[in-house]
Amino acid sequence: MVQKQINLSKNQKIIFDLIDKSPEPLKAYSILFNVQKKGIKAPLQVYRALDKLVEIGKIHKIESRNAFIACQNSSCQISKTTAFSICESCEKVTEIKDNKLAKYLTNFSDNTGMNYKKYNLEFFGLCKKCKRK
Amino acid sequence: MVQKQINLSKNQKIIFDLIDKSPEPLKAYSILFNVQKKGIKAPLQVYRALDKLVEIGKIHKIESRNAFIACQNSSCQISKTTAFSICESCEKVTEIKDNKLAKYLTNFSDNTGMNYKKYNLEFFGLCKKCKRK
DNA sequence: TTTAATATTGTTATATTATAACACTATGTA
DNA sequence: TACATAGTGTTATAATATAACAATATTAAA
Repeated sequence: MVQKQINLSKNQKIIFDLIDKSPEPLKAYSILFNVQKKGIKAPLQVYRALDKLVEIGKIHKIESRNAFIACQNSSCQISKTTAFSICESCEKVTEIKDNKLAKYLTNFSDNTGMNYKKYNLEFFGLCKKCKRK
Repeated sequence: MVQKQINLSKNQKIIFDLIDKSPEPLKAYSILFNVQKKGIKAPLQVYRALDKLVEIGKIHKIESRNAFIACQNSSCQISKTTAFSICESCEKVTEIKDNKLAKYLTNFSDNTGMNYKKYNLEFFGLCKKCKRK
């Protein structure tokens, strides 16, 4: 499979690196705070980079949390089908990579016979650690 | 199955009725605008009613749109498992009621063996009308 | 390699979405 | 009644996100 090589711009790289290193999803203004020393001063600079990174599949937005996480699947591919596990106690978020699930959802057709190339699934529960408590 | 009868409060009823009559998801501030003539003047009054209505399952939040839609499934039950079809062109949103899908997702267990009683799934595509154009 | 198109940046201002904190009132239940 | 719980009204403010404009950098085509 041929993959288009994507060169990140300066701001995109700074912001991607930060998100990629983070063990937890990051919010836009927390990103802004963290990159100010690198010269990124305004929210729009952050949001523009985030938009692009989402578009090319390097990061995903966790919609229920308004936060961003690096793609755990195959970081260079555009991914329009996403699934996450979210712990409602510690807020840990993990991307779910499950071919069967992906296949099921990609092949799903609703009662109008329509199917979908794009979806976002967010599972909620307690992670192992939090369950023990 | 015994269902707890839930009496909506004044504000909750006003806001639920508005959402229930709407053919499309409504945003909080659009709701606020629409109920000001009924005496609801502040965002917080709207958000509190929305929170409660979501909690008791009368409405759902479409996370990717920050908008609210009346439950189409069984309007009195608490529903923690939701699936929607969203048209990326006209923004029409439909709740998906599909027992097989619900069963599949409720029974889904990830690679850590964890499963989930709660999820939100948003499918994206073009509705029939928009596909024709 | 110049040109033209496209993408990215920087900046200020502002729009949109959501919650904190406090005082008070209504409702349901023991 | 009286007590707990839920809901209301209000002001202020926090958090999330985009509009609009001018300038610069990068890419791809002529």
